[in-house]
Amino acid sequence: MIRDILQQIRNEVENWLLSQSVVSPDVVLERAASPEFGEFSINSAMRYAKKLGRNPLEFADELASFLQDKAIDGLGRVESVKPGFVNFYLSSVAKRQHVEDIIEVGSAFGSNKLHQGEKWVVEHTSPNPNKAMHIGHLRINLIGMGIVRLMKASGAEVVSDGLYNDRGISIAKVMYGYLAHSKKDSEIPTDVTYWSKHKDQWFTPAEKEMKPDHFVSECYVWGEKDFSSDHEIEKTVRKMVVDWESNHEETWQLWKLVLQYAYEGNERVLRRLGSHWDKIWYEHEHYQGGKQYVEEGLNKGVFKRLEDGAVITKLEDKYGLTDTVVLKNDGTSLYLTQDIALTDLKKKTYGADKLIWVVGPEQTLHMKQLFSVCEQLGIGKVSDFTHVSYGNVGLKSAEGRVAKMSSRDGTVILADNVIDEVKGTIINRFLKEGRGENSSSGDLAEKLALTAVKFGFLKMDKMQNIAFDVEQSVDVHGDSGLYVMYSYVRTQSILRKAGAYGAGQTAANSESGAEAQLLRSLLYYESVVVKSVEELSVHHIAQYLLELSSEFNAWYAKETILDGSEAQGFKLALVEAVGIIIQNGLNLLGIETVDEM
RNA sequence: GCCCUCGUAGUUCAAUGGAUAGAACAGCACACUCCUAACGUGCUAAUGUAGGUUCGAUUCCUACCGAGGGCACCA
Repeated sequence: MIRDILQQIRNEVENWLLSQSVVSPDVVLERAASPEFGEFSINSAMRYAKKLGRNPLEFADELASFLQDKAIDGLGRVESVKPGFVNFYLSSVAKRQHVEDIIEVGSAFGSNKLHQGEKWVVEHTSPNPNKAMHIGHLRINLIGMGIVRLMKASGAEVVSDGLYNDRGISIAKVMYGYLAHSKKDSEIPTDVTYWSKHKDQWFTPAEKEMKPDHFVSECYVWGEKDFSSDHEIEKTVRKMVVDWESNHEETWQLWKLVLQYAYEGNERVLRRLGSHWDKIWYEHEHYQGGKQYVEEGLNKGVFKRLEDGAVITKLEDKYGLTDTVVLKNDGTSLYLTQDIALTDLKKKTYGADKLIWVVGPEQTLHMKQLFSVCEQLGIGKVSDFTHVSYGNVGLKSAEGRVAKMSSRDGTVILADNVIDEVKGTIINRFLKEGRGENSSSGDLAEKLALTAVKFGFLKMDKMQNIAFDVEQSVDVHGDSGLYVMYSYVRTQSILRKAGAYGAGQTAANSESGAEAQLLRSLLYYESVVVKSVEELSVHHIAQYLLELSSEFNAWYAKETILDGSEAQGFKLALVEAVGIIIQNGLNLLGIETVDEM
């Protein structure tokens, strides 16, 4: 296996560096910049020559001949070159063997053991139950699920969890908006008690032919508007929160109803995306639990009570963060207070080694504070906790500026709608090609739309702010998931046509040309996955798949694969290997392959 | 004021401190009797500014400019 050959090279280089009295050498074996520099290269000579007072190129020469003499199986040529790189060329036997390895390992190819035996809890998405999921939530969800899949692919046991902030003023606004604006007759009183006895006098989402989460969003917008424009209504809404806290029966009924709509809607979108939570936390179940941790902190002496009754913690000296309040002066808890309770709950429930939060950049400070406080309380170490942040999703306007989405201006783009639009263009294409509209083409269009949308978000670095362009999102050409999928479909189509084949002995053009390029690209998939795991970002995989597809298509254009020649067997094996890697890569992105399109 | 993230072709995005900064879209020029043209080939075009560290900087450091976010009782 390529992996083993590389590991052997690393070991030998390390030994050699040690023998040259380099202290704890760090051997970086990287992909060579271009085929003229071989397949892999090492920069150790340049890194360490100066410290030893050596000439880098001579140092590299010695390293190269040392390795050449080791005659590592599978390693063809080793050469040292200009500034001091040592370049490696694998033997053609090894490269051909790699194709067969890929086929043999199949769907498991690319997975590794980097986090074998570890237990991770990954919290992500956590949509507000007062709003339908928009493209910002979509991005978090895709990033979060990407991390879940990466960790699983590297051997960890992963719990994917989400949190519903299901109490407080925003939910009360939804409740009020519903009561005041979803009644079938405007004469009906806006009153919880009346509602509880005459529920059928209010519209359901189905009666208004709305998706339930969109319905809830609408109620929220109404509630928010009334709340901020009318003091009486503001009081009523605030009272709803108080009533809810004192377990007022009718208020709870209303609360449950609007949340049920919200959850139904959100979960429909998540199902559509193929996303999944193993565990959902509901704020109302643990929000009061935080106070006991505050007591504990006071007893331990890590928290301090101020004169007005608020409790603070000092984070400046030890953590370099701004000090913060952990309990309000009226004795009620803050978001931070609840998060402490939830973090401990997560650690205890799952015995988690590591916890990840995929949460927006605006919460960076809050997250750091939470981690520090948890350490102060002995819940866990700061190093056990990771906040995965990401860039915002803005909208690109016609003038080329990037604007924030705003529900007030009606510029929020919902996740559902984007997928539907892309699906629409795909269906139009089917119709134009005379493929007709039936259930199987609808199903295919759905899968392809998801491919395009998911890939579009996942191909970028997660920290990059996105300027979302509606027109471009619908464009299914170029650097897109559909390009990759099309390449996959080509591989399957060829294999179908070929039927059973034997790989044969001939490797036709493995030293130069398009076939060599393709063969070379196949060598890097495993290390791309490793890099993705290390950086918790699947975008490297997406970028790699674009490159692999491009090389496959270039080869395909030049070469007739089913030419009946001696080389056909190996070419088919190559096609199969490319198909396997595309499929495995897309699966890590959460994209299901199709066999025809 | 302080802290964090970001700044790459006209546009949208790539590039573990490495070799000639890669794609795609748009534009221009090709290519279709052949395994799916949702494809392929070629051309034009970019590292915000000024310093520093380094054999070597888009990447690290400093200052400035620009965009976004945050800074104790909001979530």
